[in-house]
Amino acid sequence: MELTTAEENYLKAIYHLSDGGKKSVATNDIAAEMNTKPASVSDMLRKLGDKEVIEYRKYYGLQITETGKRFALQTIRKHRLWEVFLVEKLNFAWDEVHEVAEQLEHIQSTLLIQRLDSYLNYPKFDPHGDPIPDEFGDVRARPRVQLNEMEIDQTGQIVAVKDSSAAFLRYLDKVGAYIGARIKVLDKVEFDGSLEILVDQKKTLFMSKDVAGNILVLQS
Amino acid sequence: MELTTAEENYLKAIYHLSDGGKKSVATNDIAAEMNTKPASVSDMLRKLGDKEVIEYRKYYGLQITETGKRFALQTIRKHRLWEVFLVEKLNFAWDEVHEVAEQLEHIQSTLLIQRLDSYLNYPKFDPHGDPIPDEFGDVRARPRVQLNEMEIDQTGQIVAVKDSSAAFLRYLDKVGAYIGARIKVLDKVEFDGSLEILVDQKKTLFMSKDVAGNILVLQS
DNA sequence: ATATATATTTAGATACACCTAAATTTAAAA
DNA sequence: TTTTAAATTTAGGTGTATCTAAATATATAT
Ligand SMILES: [Mn+2]
Ligand SMILES: [Mn+2]
Ligand SMILES: [Mn+2]
Ligand SMILES: [Mn+2]
Repeated sequence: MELTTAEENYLKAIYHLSDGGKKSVATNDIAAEMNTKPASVSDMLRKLGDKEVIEYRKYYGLQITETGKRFALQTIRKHRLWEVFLVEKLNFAWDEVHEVAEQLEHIQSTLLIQRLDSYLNYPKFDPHGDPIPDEFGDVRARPRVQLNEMEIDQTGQIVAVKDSSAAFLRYLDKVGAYIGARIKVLDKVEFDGSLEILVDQKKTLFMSKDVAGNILVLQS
Repeated sequence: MELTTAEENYLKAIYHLSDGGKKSVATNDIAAEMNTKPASVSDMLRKLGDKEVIEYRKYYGLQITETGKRFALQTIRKHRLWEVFLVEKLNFAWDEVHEVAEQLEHIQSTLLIQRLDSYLNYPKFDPHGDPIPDEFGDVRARPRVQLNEMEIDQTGQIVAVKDSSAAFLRYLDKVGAYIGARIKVLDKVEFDGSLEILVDQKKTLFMSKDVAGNILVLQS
């Protein structure tokens, strides 16, 4: 069975909103995520239901099916592999890749993806630290915590960002936070939850709770 | 102004059929080239006329405009750059690239094409020997003749193929003809126009007039 | 438990890209 | 110069993906 570009995009959004199929998803949330109207989402849900990639009960959200998960993971795999390609080979900055990958992920050719994967040396994570599913849809997830939830004196390594918007990524570039950086929580302000962080044992950095909430850390 | 994927494909076909804008093009020929019906072509011609990428007079063919040429050459540039990428970097065979490039050529990102061009070291020709227009749409055309039109004892170098179908390219692979090969016409059969060719001073090769007509040679 | 608010779906349109069948126009032949 | 044939366009229709406005169902509050 073949999915259209629009169907692939919806399914990917549903996969993310449902936390990998764990939660049920609401029409309005999909509309918000996809920048469309709820009426358009209803239409699409019926179609996705007919194709059995979701289980759809009118008025009561939906669940992504196993088939649906496979399709979603396939698209996510392609998206992230292309992001690696753009950064590693074409010198894109990590805040410039998303839009283009959003298009490239829909190119249909299994050979292309196999070759791309091999050419990139089978990367396990994309430029934002997100894991790349293998060709069978298996994802090796790392245990990661939001930086704002860490306690004073705890240490770890930045492994991913939750928000991949250009604005956020450029902010991180500016202050010198990057994937792979070793960090330590020096202080936490009770009042607003903002933090003081030591980066790579040399640089201190202040950030709001909001920013810290979008930085994911592998604790050590 | 933006063109849709379908519009880009039509415009590219029109550019090729019109020999780069020199000849006027017929509806039926476009339909044949695009594997659609003449009625669908008429629809599209009206749209392309409205967008002023062609000059369309009902019942009397059409001419591609200067704007149209620029768009067509841009798509052709992208197609050929991607073909180079697939062959040079992802080890595709030259008969495997067309379908994928047909999709990749529609990805919209000027940065992507600039970077790809630079990454590939500004190639001047694609894997089939066709010239790659530069970012301004300028094409450096080489003077080339069809192999079947060469005379006995004339020499040259294979620089391109006219037919890029997988069947033809695999046939060339099998007999050992390739872009860059130095050739000499050893004999021509009056009766059917078939030829005997010396390849790289060591291998002789018999081919029909039909095959030779699809091989383009830079004479020396 | 009834009324109100919110979420969701349906109805009815539009734009795109295609199709078949019928009408029309131009080109070719008698 | 009619007639016939071929090329082309128009009419009417389908499927996809969107929209706004209206209807309906579920959830929340009084
Ligand atoms: Mn996408
Ligand atoms: Mn990413
Ligand atoms: Mn194409
Ligand atoms: Mn080519």
